[in-house]
Amino acid sequence: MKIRLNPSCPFNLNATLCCGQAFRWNKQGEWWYGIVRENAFKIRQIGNDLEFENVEMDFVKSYFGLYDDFPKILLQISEDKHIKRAVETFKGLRILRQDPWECLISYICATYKNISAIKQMLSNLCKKFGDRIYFDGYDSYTFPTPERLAKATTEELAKCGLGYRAKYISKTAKMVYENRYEFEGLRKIAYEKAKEELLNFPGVGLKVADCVLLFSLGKLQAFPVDVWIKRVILKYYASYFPNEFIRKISGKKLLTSSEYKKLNLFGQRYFGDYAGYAQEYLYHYERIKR
DNA sequence: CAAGTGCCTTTATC
DNA sequence: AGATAAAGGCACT
Repeated sequence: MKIRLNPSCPFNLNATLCCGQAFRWNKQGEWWYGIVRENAFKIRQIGNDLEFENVEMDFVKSYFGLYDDFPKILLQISEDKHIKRAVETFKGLRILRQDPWECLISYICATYKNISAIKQMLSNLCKKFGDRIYFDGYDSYTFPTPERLAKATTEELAKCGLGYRAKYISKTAKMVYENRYEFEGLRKIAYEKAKEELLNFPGVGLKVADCVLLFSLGKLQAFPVDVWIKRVILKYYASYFPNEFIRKISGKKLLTSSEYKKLNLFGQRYFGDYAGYAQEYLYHYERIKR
């Protein structure tokens, strides 16, 4: 199947899958292979044509953020030359709508890790606890269900390279499994409320909650602040904060929760309702240009 | 090549 | 409130 993209509403598949928001996509030749819930499929972009196999058109549009009003989003976030430069470089990068369960576990794993290590951990986890699916000449694995992870021992989880995160994954999986937790409910409630609820899961702090809200629940105002975004703010946006505050967070590696909230709120106020989009462009640009 | 640093942080403790 | 330490292990320099 094929979607003919409207040139006035750009989409960039490579940037979308390379920017570090999702960790389980593999490129083979010009096709990207992915698996979402129980479904393995492939997709490629040739100019303005988006081709895919083994997946519904509506799912593709939803998963890749093609229902977002992209021109409006770009207009709203383009506040200055820094963000404009990032947008120009990766124009068409979209915020995905990942599966919330997979996204939650992925970002608990992602704390204090680099992207290649995160990919490795999640690949191990899926190989060990997911189901193998053969599609188009390749084996891929489903993301383990809450039940599978809830029933795994912490030691088994740790063997996947999760380290001290294993106990958080185990506890969170048990909470989700035992309460038959439904993430869909979070879509309907406001950003702040949904964030509060996510913070109840072990291993989920402000940053992880923001990532899950942005990358799986469509809360596009979420503005996750990690070390890269902190660097971006120190470099380009320091003038929007008191000198004393900038000096303080420059001197140390970790942000306290109140410091996180200040940077987070700045992002949301400065970039507006689609701050999450701005975050991902700035994040990707800052990482790539090194 | 060894050793050090950094990694899309959270939690526990004081 | 805010500072500090601890918690895998791997990739990169």
